[in-house]
Amino acid sequence: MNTLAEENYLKSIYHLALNNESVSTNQLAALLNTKASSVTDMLKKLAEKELINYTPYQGVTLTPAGEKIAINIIRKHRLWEYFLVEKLNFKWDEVHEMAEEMEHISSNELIDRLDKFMGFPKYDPHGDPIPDSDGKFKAHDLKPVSGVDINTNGVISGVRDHSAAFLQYLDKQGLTIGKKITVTDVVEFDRSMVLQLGDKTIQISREVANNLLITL
Amino acid sequence: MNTLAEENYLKSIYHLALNNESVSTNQLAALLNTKASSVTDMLKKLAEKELINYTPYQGVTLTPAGEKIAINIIRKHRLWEYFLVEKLNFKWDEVHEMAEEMEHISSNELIDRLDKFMGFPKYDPHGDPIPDSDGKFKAHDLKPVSGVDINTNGVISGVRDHSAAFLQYLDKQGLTIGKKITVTDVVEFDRSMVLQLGDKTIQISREVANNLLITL
DNA sequence: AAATATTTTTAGATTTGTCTAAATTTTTTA
DNA sequence: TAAAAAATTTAGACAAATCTAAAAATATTT
Repeated sequence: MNTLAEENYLKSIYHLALNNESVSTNQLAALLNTKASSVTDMLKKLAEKELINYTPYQGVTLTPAGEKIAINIIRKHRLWEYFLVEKLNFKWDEVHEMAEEMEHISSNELIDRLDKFMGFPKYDPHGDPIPDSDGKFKAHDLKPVSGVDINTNGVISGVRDHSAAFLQYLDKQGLTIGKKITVTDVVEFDRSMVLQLGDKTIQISREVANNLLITL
Repeated sequence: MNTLAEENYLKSIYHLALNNESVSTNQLAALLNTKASSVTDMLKKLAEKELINYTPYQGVTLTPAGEKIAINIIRKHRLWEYFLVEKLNFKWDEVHEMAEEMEHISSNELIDRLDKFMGFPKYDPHGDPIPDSDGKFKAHDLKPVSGVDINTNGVISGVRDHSAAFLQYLDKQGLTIGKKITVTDVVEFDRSMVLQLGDKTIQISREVANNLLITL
């Protein structure tokens, strides 16, 4: 089908296109830990295969065919992450690297059966939505904690930063997916935020609040 | 660690060394679907890494380091096959290709947890022994059906041919792992063999009998 | 809007794993 | 045991994916 490198480029373009509209060569180079010149070469190849729309100097977007492949890889990644956490008892900060390898196992029959085996989960361990076998999915309506008013209640439902360091910090504070919180105060000096979590009061930096997502 | 190609060479050398003593360039080329000249190139590389003992024109053997890697790959392959059959309900003739990809997932922690999740199985769906995390395993004491006398009882415990065609044939005849059989007769004309399987009488060719393995 | 800075592409080289064709070594056969 | 056959290695080439350095295009600044 497609090579491992091609799959990783498509996936990266998909992720970057969620923020921006069109994706630049340098953005891809940064995310893929490679050089801009290498990216240009690969973009030509993917354009040749009609998986991306590429005009030199103008950035890229995915074609429908390219997006379909990207979403399928993300489906595999998130289902394997769910498997690793729910069945093999890994923690949410331990599974990303493994899933990066597992997402390239080619069989769709395998991934569909894995999906069924786990009861068709809708969200992965980080709260990200898992596309179904047709590529359809619905994200939670998420807001960063930093974006809500005092006295707002919410349920922790996702993270913006997926780094192990951030996830471990959240774990230590008890700020895990599904927990109910209330924003009780904002410190004027540095805009850090005070949360009520059950009977515990927790103070988090603005930086953390920006990266912690809740549903209302 | 090692590349995918390197891992496949080590695994192939291990499998071929079970029959012969030392493994030839052409044997490897045939098993790996490549050319003898490509094999020579790779053997130089593996010898450089001290994973094989290689003397030009004299064939190869694995060093202890190379054997350790080979057995670990086989452990992964067989555990994933077990998972696919026991948890995802694939049939024993459907899992080989998928496991060929999955055996290269690098994390040993993952495979150890998978092993535990499944209750530390000792044999894969084809009856082949699964090495433990130290690389230790014990094969069944297997005999081909063609190698036993009339009126011998045995339990089907393995296959020599792992092809989908052969496994599907066995399935259709009800000749699956764990079934008890008795050899009741040998046809003089073509040395095909007559088996009793529960209340069914089955006749199998000498070829099939050579590839069907039982414990006594 | 000209000068400067940034981004992106091109040109040419490198590594990995493969190939074909030719040369060499080993094995078999007569 | 010399000739023929088979197996193996060497030499040189190629595709994929990457790199560095230089050139070209775009964006920013004054």
